[in-house]
Order: sequence, then C-alpha cells, then structure tokens
Amino acid sequence: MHRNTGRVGRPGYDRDSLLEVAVAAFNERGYDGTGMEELAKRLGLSKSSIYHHVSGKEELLGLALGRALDALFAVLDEVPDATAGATARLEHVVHRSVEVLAAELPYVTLLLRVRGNSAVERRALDKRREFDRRVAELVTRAAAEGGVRADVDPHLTSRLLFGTVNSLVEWYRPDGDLAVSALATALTTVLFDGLRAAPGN
Amino acid sequence: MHRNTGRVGRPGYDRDSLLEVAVAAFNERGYDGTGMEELAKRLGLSKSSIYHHVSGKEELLGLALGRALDALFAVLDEVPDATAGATARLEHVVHRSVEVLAAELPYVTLLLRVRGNSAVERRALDKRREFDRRVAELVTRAAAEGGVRADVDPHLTSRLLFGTVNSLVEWYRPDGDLAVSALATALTTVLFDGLRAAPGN
DNA sequence: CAGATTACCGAATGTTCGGTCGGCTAACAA
DNA sequence: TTGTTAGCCGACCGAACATTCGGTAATCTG
Repeated sequence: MHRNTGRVGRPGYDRDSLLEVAVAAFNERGYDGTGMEELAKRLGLSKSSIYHHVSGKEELLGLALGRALDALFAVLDEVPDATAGATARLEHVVHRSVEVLAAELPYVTLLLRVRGNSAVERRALDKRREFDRRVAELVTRAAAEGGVRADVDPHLTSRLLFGTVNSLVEWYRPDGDLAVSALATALTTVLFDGLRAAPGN
Repeated sequence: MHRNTGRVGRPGYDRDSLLEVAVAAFNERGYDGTGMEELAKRLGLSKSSIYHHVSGKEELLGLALGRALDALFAVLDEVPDATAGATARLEHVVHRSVEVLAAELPYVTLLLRVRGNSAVERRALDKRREFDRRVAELVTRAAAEGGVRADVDPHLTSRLLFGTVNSLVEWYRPDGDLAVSALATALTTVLFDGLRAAPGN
C-alpha cells in the first residue's frame, strides 16, 4: 500500500496508488460491474474516503484512460531515424506498441474495453480512432514503398496488425517466463514473415 | 420485429428474436451497463413483459453465450479430410472460425467480453479455455510436422493466431464491402505467409 | 359464441448504486 | 502545546436496479 510519506498532514493513499487498485478491479469485474463498495474493500478504506482523493468513479476511469492514451501516442511521435523508410517505421511502431502495452498493461486493457457509455469513454474512443488512422497511413506508405504485400488492402492490414497487438491484453502477464522483448520480437516476426516455416530457417 | 405467427394464443415475440435485440444492446452498452428498462424500450415492451419470455437478465446472457460456444466447437469437430496433416487442419480451423465469427458475430462478440462475474460467465470462460487448449494442441502437432515455424513457441503461436481472429469482432461488420470469404482468405494468408511482400508475388 | 392460451402491462418490491455530509483523527510545523 | 493540514469514517440520500404480481388484452380452437 503506497503512502504519501514526506508530505504534511496525516499519511495515506496518493492518487496513483489508489488508481492502480481501482484499475485492477475494473479489469477483473468490468467498469460497470465494479461498485465503489468493492473498491473501498480492496483499498481497506470506507467508500466515502475515496471521494477525498477523486471526484468520483468516472474520474478514476478518465485518469486511467488518459494514462494509456498518452503512452500509446508517445510511440507514434518517436522518430527513430529520419532517413528510415515507412516499413522500418511501421515495424518500430509495432515493436514499441507491444512494449508500451506490457508496461502499462492494466491501463491499456481498460482502454481497449471502453464502449462509449459516457462522455469520458467517447473521448477515449475518438482518440483511439485517431491512433488507428495514423497507423493506417503508415501501412499505406509501407505498401506503396513495396515493403508490405500489396495483395491485401492496407486498411485491412492495419486492422489485423493492431488486432493482434491489442489481443495481447487478453492473456499476456509480464511476470511470467515470457519477457517483453521476446514477445515483441516473436510477434513482429510472425506478423511480417508469417507463421509458415521460412525456407531460410 | 419477428413474431410467432402460426401458433395458438396472442402473437408476440419468440425467444430468438428477443435474444437478438438483447444481445445487440449488451454489445453496445456492455452487459452490466444495460438495464432491463433499456431492453424493454428497444423491444417496444414493458420491463415486466420480458419476464414472460425468459427467467431474467442472466438467462439472456446464458442463451447468447451458449449459442456462440456451440458454433465455435462445431468447427473443431469438423473433420475435412482424415488424411490431412495437422497444418492443413489448422488452416481449416482458422478459416472456418473466421466464418463462424462473422455468422454469429453478436453472440461471439459477447462471449469474448465475458469477465467471469457470475456462474454463467465462469462456465463460458471454462469452455473458452477448453477451445484454446484444443487449438494449441493442433498448433503443436503442426509444428512437429514442420508446417509451422519452430522458432516460436507453439503456445504463443496459438495465442497470436486466435488473438488475431478474435480481434475481428472489434471492427468487422458483414454488411460492408468486405465479404466474409475474402476476409478469411486475407487473414489466413497474412498469418501463414506474412505481411512482407512475398518474393513469389 | 365460449374457453383456452399466450402476450402483455402498471404498480410496487427490496436492493444496490454512486455520491454527500458533518465530524473525528493522525501527523506535521511553530 | 496549539493550530493547521490532510485522511478518514458512519450515517444517510435519491435514483436506478432486477424482479414480482394481479390483472388485462389479443388471438386461436372448437
């Protein structure tokens, strides 16, 4: 239980550690399926104390979604090499997205399950669509460049690509035997070079 | 509004058409986020009338999940060719799973979002795990046969495979320009032969 | 037509929900 | 020790929740 030691007044939860517990609960039972009572129990607090730290349930959701979106968009803005082609850039984005997804797993998981039931959720969905659009552009340029097969529609390619990456939240746990770097490499390899045993291997 | 014409008594909804409307609502707002009032409004019925057709909200969920699971397990039991190798069988399962997913899209979508909050949900999760296990076996045999690359763990391969297939529910709509058969072919091609422009193409 | 059958409804049930409020308590600085 | 700040709690609230129940309405069979 992280505490805000080193500050004035009575020590207790800070927003980040409170958020961590809340997001874990949201992911296990679903946002709508998690009551404030359940959060309070996990925190070892009373329901009313939660409102001392955040304005309400929806703010918890907003904080979590914002954190996930910030991490993902940061990947798009990384420019590894100005001279690199679109294909190399695409591979980089996929590889790094896997790493970010693993590093911010609970927050990204929550983001990917948002359905648009409130203003906060709809804003997050809009941001996600913007992310998808920018990746689709990159795929289109990679296809034009000849680095990605042209017999499959770039938009479809982009959806399959990030469908695979996003599906990681359904099973990947960073504390297992599979390291993040190994996962990212395996995923990039399978997606770009195919499942079939390569002739060169 | 489908009706049970041709039966005795006052005509009205049958269970299937009621289920169809309910599942659509569950997918749009989430199961927990959908109230019986919302269902009643979409059905053009009063809340209480719903209980004439089903025992409650949870039975609706159970019916939907059962339908999705039945359709998916039927694919595993299809034996296209007794002499076919594991690799061909695997490709068949992937291809047909895409078709089933498209045909039963709302029901499979709901299944893939279940979190285990009730006995009904937990039973569905158990069934899903059994499905995953059987696919993983198939991948393992395909790898032993040399039809699938051996430098990636078969269990990981299996997860990436069905992660990609399952991610279709997030965006695919059968009424668009993309036909189911084209989707299944494109997905199988990308996964097995890779995104990169093949030398032979 | 009568009687059976099925579908539906309004009103009310107890429960759980997210959220509020006033007051109490622990730790710091002075 | 005293004042200040921050953290916490029990009791409570109105609204929404899934569900029940007694009764009504529409349709078919004979």
